[in-house]
Amino acid sequence: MAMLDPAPRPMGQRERNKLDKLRRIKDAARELFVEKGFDDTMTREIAIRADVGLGTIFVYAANKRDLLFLIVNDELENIAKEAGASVTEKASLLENLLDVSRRHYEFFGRQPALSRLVLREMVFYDSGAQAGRFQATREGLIDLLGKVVTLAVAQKSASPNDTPEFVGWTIFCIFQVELRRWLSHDAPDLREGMVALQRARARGFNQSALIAQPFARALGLSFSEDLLGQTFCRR
Amino acid sequence: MAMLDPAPRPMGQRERNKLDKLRRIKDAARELFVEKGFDDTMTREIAIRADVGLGTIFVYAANKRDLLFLIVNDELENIAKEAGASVTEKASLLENLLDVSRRHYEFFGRQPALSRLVLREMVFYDSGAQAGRFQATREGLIDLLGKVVTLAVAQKSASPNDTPEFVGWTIFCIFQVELRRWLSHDAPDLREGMVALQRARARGFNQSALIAQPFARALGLSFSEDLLGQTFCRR
DNA sequence: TTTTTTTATTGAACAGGTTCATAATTGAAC
DNA sequence: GTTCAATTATGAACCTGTTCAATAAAAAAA
Repeated sequence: MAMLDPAPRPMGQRERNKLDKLRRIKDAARELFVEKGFDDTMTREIAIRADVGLGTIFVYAANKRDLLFLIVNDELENIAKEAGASVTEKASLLENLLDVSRRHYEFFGRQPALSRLVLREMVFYDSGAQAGRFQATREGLIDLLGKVVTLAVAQKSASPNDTPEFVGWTIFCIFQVELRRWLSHDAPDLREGMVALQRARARGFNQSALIAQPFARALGLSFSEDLLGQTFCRR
Repeated sequence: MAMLDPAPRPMGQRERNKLDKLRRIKDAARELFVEKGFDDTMTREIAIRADVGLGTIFVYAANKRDLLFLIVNDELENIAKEAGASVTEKASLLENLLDVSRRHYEFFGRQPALSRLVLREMVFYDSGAQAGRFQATREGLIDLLGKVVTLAVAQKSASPNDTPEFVGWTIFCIFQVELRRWLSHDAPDLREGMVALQRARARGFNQSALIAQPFARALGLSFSEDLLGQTFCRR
């Protein structure tokens, strides 16, 4: 009789209620985690603010940690999507890497305490629905970094000595180590983080002239090349 | 009147009791953590086996996690000392690195579940007495790896493109990433771990001929050298 | 509509780490 | 020895994440 909405078909009362509850729980948890921190937020508070029973939370999240990742995954997947879309063959390797890194640094820097928790809990985090999503996003980021290298190779601005996949993985490792160092500050400064990250990359790529040179130039480092040793010296 | 023991001076009844209680608590905790795992061990059980009151445990350790590190630090410091003593200028770079790594792999591989916990909890673990000890041991290991590189440079078997300290740090990073990958298996195999670690190192050092060649030979990899790109191919 | 079945929600009860007021022990002063 | 202050030990009580048997709500069947 009446016209149907775009996708009203498989949306019974049940499903609508569930979706709404999930949204309320996630919103309440996010707000409280940010307001008071993870440890100082009680699951009971979350239940009250979300206007659900205490037990309901544990229908949607296996435990409190999973609840954290339920929220973080949403945001990380979003960042990954945006980062993926922003990578372009028109930009240089350096610009693409900076862009992808900056988006993540901005996210993690926004809530340092929560971020530290996420980075700790992700270690050996491989069971549960949220764990799967998280690891998938993580692998997506490694792939993206590999793609960035592939683009650079295509535009002849880089000529790495290993596969783009492995170089992407290496870049990710440096990213991770540097991110942790950066977040160990009380109030991480974005500019300091970006400079240190690029410097670490440059040093890591020290031996690969064609990758290192653009970094060196961008960072104002002097670059001397000889057959077996190439060294950066700060100006 | 009577002869004094070697060092009985500052050892009153108090101190003796405390030391004994601490030993009993550590022994009980170690045994139970190994027997039943960290999560399945109740602090109440530890108290009973150590024959102390429940509250006494929390006089000696700030919390259950700290109790774990109280034990782990003892063992890690021991391993670090032994590893430090075993490093010798008579051995090759490869032998020294293998020796240091193997001691740690053996330790972490003995109790994979506990080790995973330790590796997770150590992330951003920087407050508390046990945290300080742990970080100090960790830095000692990085220094030791730097020293190994320095030795190799002295015997002209390596000629890295950066300071020995930085190369040592890089070796440590690879060690850490590989250790985590290895421990994500249910039953980590020592041989597999060692081979993968050396392979990762070799690949990481791909561009540095004088370091990579000994690795390549030892691993039965073919090594082709040209001006800008050097690639390992598995046999 | 009424009944039945399936699914979702709930909070009282549980569990186990941690606190803290109290008690026991030791060393010092007399 | 007795007294007193300082240190150390203790476990009952507390706190908070998590479970689960009971209940309510929605869908399906009658």
